[in-house]
Amino acid sequence: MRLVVATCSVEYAGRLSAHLPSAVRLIMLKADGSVSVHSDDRAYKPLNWMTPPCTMTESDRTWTFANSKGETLTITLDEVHLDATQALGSEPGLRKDGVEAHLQELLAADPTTLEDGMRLVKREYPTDIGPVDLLCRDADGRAVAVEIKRRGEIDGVEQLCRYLERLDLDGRLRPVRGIFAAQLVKPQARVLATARGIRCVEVDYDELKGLRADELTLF
Amino acid sequence: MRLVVATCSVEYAGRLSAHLPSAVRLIMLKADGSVSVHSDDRAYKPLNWMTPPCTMTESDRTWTFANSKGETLTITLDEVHLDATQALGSEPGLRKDGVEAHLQELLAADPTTLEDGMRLVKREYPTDIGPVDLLCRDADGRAVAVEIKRRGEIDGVEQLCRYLERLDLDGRLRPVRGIFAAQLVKPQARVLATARGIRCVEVDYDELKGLRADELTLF
DNA sequence: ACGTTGAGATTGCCG
DNA sequence: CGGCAATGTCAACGT
Repeated sequence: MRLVVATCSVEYAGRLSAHLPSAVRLIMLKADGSVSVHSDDRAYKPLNWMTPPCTMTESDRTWTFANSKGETLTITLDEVHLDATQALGSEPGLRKDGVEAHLQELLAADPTTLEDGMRLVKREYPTDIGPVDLLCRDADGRAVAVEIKRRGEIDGVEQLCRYLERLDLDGRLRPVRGIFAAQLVKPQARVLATARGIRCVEVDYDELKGLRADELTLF
Repeated sequence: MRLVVATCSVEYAGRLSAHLPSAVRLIMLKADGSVSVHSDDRAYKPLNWMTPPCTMTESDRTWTFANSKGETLTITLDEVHLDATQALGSEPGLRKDGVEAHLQELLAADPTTLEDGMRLVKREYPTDIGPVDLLCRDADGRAVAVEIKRRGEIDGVEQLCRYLERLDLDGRLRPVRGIFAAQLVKPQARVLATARGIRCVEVDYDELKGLRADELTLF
């Protein structure tokens, strides 16, 4: 990565045209071939940029970046205040533990959020077509399979149905009903679920986090 | 702006949780109070960031950024390779000549989109109160002034009226009529324009681009 | 390759 | 202040 702080003006001509009058800015040249121009505001957003692949041509005090679509970014350097090149090496990768996993954790910790009297039997309860998010017993002791999604769409309902079909083969569980839990249940998914006798529960993630936090503070 | 290149690991806990194992990265601290962590790829996008307002607490080798929503970004510095602070001063501002300029270009290239038989006389035709976007001649050879906006609102109609007033003073052009072209003409603007004998034309930007592309492929 | 969809989206506008 | 739409949206995923 090369970091250049310079007094510069910038032109972008592409899907739109943009002009930046001369001022001191950071020019970030990454190993991936991209360039971005940052001011001291706008948080993480650059004023202008060019994504790879683009070719850089350097002539006198002007850097021009062009891509195959004919878009160009032209930086005219008036004065360079810093020019540092640093080898960063490869990025080991960003691990995102998304909302779905966290939702499962929270609902497993307190299944009564789904329904009064609900008790957890097991998280990731295995079937021969994959694990069910939660297996519970309701207030009457009947088995309930819970599928958890961040966004509840048709696919998720189908998935839950397949699990229910498998679980129903187990005499110790039968009859098993289903609950489809999501932060947001799409109308189409709700229709399908209801038609198949599956209850939909919309869970408020922030509220759930709040509840857990409250409970934790009690102890 | 402060630029730190360091071997570091990063944790983000907020709307989602994310973890970055130790590696060499750029940490950009802006004067606006924001922080962003960049790898040598992903073009202009940071791996993690925190937008202002957020408070930074520094303890030993750990920087923690927190905002009022309880989101936190934690950076643990293992080794610092570069630490440069640069005063950038204020950003004079980005000028975007977006869709409006492009619309003008496209309509100038083919004024028949506005009206059958229309021919371009000049783009940015000067008057003593500013340039008219397009000056044309219609099928009957009469002068037509065109004002182009992305969103057609009352101001734009007023602007066009002022131009018409000036142009009508020119014996070689008189009488000049007006066309108000926009991607979207607001009802109030349409009422005013119609009342003043100005025709409104809504132009489909994508269609226009498509047409031009089609025409270009013919040659 | 192309279309669809989500994003820690952000940003500006309108009601 | 809250909802809606545009963004040089970008990026991931499925067909």
